Amino acid sequence: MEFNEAKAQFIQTWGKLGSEWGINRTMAQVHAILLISPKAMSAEEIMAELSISRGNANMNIRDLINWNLVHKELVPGDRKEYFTAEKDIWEVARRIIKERKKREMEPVLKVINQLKTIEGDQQSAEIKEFSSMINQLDSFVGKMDKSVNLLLNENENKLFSILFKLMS
Amino acid sequence: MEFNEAKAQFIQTWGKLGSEWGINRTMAQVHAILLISPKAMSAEEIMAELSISRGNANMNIRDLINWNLVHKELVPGDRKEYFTAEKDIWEVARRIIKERKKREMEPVLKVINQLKTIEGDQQSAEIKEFSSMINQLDSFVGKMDKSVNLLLNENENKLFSILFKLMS
DNA sequence: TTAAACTTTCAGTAATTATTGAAAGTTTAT
DNA sequence: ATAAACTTTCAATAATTACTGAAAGTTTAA
Repeated sequence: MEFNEAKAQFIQTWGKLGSEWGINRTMAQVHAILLISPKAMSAEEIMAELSISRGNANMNIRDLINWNLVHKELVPGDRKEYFTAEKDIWEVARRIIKERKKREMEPVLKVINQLKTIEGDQQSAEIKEFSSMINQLDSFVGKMDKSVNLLLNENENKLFSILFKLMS
Repeated sequence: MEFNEAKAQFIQTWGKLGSEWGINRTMAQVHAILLISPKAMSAEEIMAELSISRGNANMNIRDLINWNLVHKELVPGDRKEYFTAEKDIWEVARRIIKERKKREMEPVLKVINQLKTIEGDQQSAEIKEFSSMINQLDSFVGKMDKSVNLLLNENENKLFSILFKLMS
């Protein structure tokens, strides 16, 4: 396969995967471009590469920076801003997991905790079923939370060596 | 908190979480209702509970069945179809992971494999960076794939006992 | 068969989400 | 201070995604 075709397919695939996981397709595509770029890129270059407007480029780059996946790079003697992506894919995964945990898991944990005590006839079938599900979720999400913390604190090899033990 | 308020908040939260992860909000809400219902529900009951149309209810219930999270239940002497959700939350998680792996991880693996060999000057900075990223991804996704297979084949306790070892 | 009871489909519409582009804002060099 | 070079914002618009409801399809009982 020719390089330009491969590049286009990579950007396409990364964008599709992002949108399937609730991430703006363009943001994922900007990320893809930066992941495979050997040098820092300016907003202009990103706009040209994806045929998107300045505003769109600016917002998605800002979002990527907020996700801690991309950072600004200053070139001495040049007023433009340049952008580079974290290239270590394990580190990329950790940062995405960390961010989603903070944005989505923690609010859910909070709600579940509020729902653990409800008023009313504790013998009614509805309340019994509801409480049972909330308790299951509380336990499950708590365990997940701990597991994710481990993932975030350990390195790749340690984790996979443990998972390898699980196989045997 | 009163039961009806708690129930509304649970449905709301589950729906929001779903939409943040690329799942139709209504589908997640239908799932939430069934998760906490002590009995199988008819399409009518679901429609009423969420104030949605018959068509919408039908499509989202069908999707939940395709995700293997909900199944039909027949009541003798009644022509209506009733629906129940899998109630074991660990099993729910396994089915969601299994489905997303099939729908999203496997296609990505296929593309990555195609992109491993590209034509052109292998010494150019662009091609070197691209190949390096593809190789990293290939290795990473391969490991994830194996790990997920383990998760799907082991039970909850085994998994968490292993993760617990990781903590020490 | 027939028709009542139910489920599914899908064209039209509504709601949501993403994008544009020009104006406003900021920074830097002189 | 000024203006050139750049970045950010956001109202208007476009694109995408979800929903409705009525018509078509299916199943069952008599």
